[in-house]
Amino acid sequence: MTSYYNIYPKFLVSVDCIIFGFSEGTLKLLIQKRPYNPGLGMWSLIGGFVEQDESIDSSAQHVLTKFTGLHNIYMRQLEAFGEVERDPGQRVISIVYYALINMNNCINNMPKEYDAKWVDIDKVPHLCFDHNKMVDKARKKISEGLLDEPICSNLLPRFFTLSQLQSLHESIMGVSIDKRNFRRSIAEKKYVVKTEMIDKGNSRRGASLYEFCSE
Amino acid sequence: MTSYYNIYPKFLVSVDCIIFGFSEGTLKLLIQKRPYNPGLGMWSLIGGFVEQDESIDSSAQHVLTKFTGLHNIYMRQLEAFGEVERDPGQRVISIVYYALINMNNCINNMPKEYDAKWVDIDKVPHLCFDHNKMVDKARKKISEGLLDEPICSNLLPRFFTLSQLQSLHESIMGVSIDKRNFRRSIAEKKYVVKTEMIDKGNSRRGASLYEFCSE
DNA sequence: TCAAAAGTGTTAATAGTACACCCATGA
DNA sequence: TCATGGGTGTACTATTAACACTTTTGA
Repeated sequence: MTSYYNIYPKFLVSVDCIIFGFSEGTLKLLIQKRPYNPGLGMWSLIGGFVEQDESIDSSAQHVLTKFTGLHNIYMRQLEAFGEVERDPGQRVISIVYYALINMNNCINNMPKEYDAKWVDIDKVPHLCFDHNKMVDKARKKISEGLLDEPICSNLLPRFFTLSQLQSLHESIMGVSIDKRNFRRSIAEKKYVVKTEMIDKGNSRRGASLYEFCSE
Repeated sequence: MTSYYNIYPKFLVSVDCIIFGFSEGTLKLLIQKRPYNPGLGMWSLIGGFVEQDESIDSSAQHVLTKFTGLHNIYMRQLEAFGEVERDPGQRVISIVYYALINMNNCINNMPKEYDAKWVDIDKVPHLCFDHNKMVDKARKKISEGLLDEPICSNLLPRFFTLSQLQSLHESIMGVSIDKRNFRRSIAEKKYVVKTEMIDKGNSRRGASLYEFCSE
């Protein structure tokens, strides 16, 4: 009874993943040298093709795991890109996901193995096809929900200072934020809680460490 | 050089379209009796399969045109749905679009030809597969941007009263709105402008007609 | 004259923005 | 003792929310 469907064409479906990380005060993006033609050797998002036995969501997870060693990271779908000529080699419909991860938890031989690297978000090189457009849309999207949800909980170490959190917000949004206003707005969020610990690594005086509360 | 891709599987890709309309003070959804197995005869969103020579966006346009006769309607992508078993017949990846249209401009023999009909948004029957979930997500999405953009310009006739516009907003958001606050917020929007015309159809006193300004 | 929808302002609460100084400490 | 990053409060502005009566007119 499924024969009715069979008059329709089938397509390659890829997932492209926009992986954000954070270190040294700036937002980073994980990119790779493209291993296929067309565009062999160009910079691109990390990605892969969807397989028969995996959902598109889990396909995105597999891509992330392959490149970073991380499992069970919360990924969100950005959008499907389906222009006929978007991939000059062959028709490929791409479903784009994004995630924000803690770079320090990644396996560290990753970059060599897959020719991948982290780049500053404001220094992303020209990427193949429509990948730069994807990155722009994803960055815009994460800025929008930044204060409503604990989006950036994965970008920071388990315990972090408010200064770290602020520079992360600034980096994602691309603007600078008043310290007092920022701290007040964070104080209202239930998902960020102060711990008893003090971090002395970054200042003589020491800064209180916070964590994202789990719920 | 495209041979590398060919080790990967290909998929049927459908577009499902969530078409909102508005009449008699309530938001409506266009649904059809499913013409295929599995699920033959069940209610479903209007949809179709993507063809080789069309982008996913234009595929959605074609679906809309087929069912309504309308051309060049602004459609937005909601999300791609790609669970392995979402269609029990065969693996189909569905890309979901939504649009808001003026029901009165539709060709009116449409319902018979394709077994389609309009239903009140609060009385949507059980739809096949994951289609109800799609509708819920779309309704949530349109409520969010309602005051920022002239989203509902297509749902109303060219000239409309503020009462009509208000009940449309109420119907989309599923809440009731204070008349004075609503009218003030609309007065601030540049994209809604008052005309000299008065509509005497709905009240003895008559109500000013407004229109969406084009820009 | 009355029923029915159109139209109209004010006040209170809340959220957001701008802005500058003292604190604690180790070197 | 001083350089460095950590930490704090207040006044102003803009936005949102709550709330009830008068107007017009055809039947």
